[in-house]
Amino acid sequence: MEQLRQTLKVHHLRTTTCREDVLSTFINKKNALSHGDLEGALGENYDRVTIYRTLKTFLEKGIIHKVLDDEGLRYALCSHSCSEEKHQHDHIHFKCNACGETNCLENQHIPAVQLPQGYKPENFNLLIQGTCPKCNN
Amino acid sequence: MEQLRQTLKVHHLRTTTCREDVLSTFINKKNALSHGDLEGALGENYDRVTIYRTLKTFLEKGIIHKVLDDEGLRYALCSHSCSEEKHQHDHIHFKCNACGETNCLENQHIPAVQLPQGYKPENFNLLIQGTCPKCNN
DNA sequence: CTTTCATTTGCAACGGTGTTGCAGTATTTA
DNA sequence: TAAATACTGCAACACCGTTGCAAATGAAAG
Ligand SMILES: [Mn+2]
Ligand SMILES: [Mn+2]
Ligand SMILES: [Zn+2]
Ligand SMILES: [Zn+2]
Repeated sequence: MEQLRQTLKVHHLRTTTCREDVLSTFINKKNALSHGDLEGALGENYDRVTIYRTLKTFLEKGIIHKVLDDEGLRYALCSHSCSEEKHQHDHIHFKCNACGETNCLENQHIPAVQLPQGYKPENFNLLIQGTCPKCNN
Repeated sequence: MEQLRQTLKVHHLRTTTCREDVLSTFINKKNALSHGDLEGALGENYDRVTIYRTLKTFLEKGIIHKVLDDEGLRYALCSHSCSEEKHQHDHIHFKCNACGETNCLENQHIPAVQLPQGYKPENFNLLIQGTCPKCNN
């Protein structure tokens, strides 16, 4: 709780209940969340637009990162300290086709790839879909 | 032109001008296209909904595949013969931050990755963002 | 060539997504 | 405690993606 405020302070953001609640939702649920998920969890308390703007701000500040999806964007916490300037990730995202959850596999790095002449890669995003350990018996 | 009809026939789809036009748009422009791109190109001639349904049908039949993006889904031709049953791709997609184009790098395969116990991967989607050869001087 | 039947299309309508402008409210700082 | 600044809620808007249904079209058969 005090931790949350600290995180906001570090990123030069004012402490507001919406930001605290969005941040703690990300921490509690550990999987990637869509705007709709957050609206479902917090929509009684905050306006739709405020949640959007909170996500946008968190993105800019390097508190969360986008997670690609074949049916709508999601977001997840940046575990390592990203900042406004440097927003770098190289871990794999896994989406379970059974339970629908998408998770960061922080320890699984995207392998290096060889690109043809002239391509300057800057950012990598690997989504693997399949069945997660919970759903795979 | 006769080629197009052949493709539709192979997939047991009736020949309609909308399907021909959507298909030839994919063939002419070689990059990945969003629904909006197609509406821009063909919207005078066909209803929005018809274009959506054409994309959906082409997806199901294995004529096109989804290309993930951080700001809206795109679609691209399946170069190898995908079918309704088997829809497999393992090539890399590259999005240029300068010109905005996204392209299939058909010859660049996604490297194998090691996943923790219990994960059963089925589908891989790697998007690399950066600068493409055209924009990189 | 015409008829028939299944498929495809256009239109209307709806709910979700993502953004902006602006007035009012809350937080910070001093 | 007051002033300056940042944040929120509301209204409004432009896309996105889907569905139901009646009309139009294409394929196949007579
Ligand atoms: Mn992640
Ligand atoms: Mn592709
Ligand atoms: Zn699962
Ligand atoms: Zn480019």
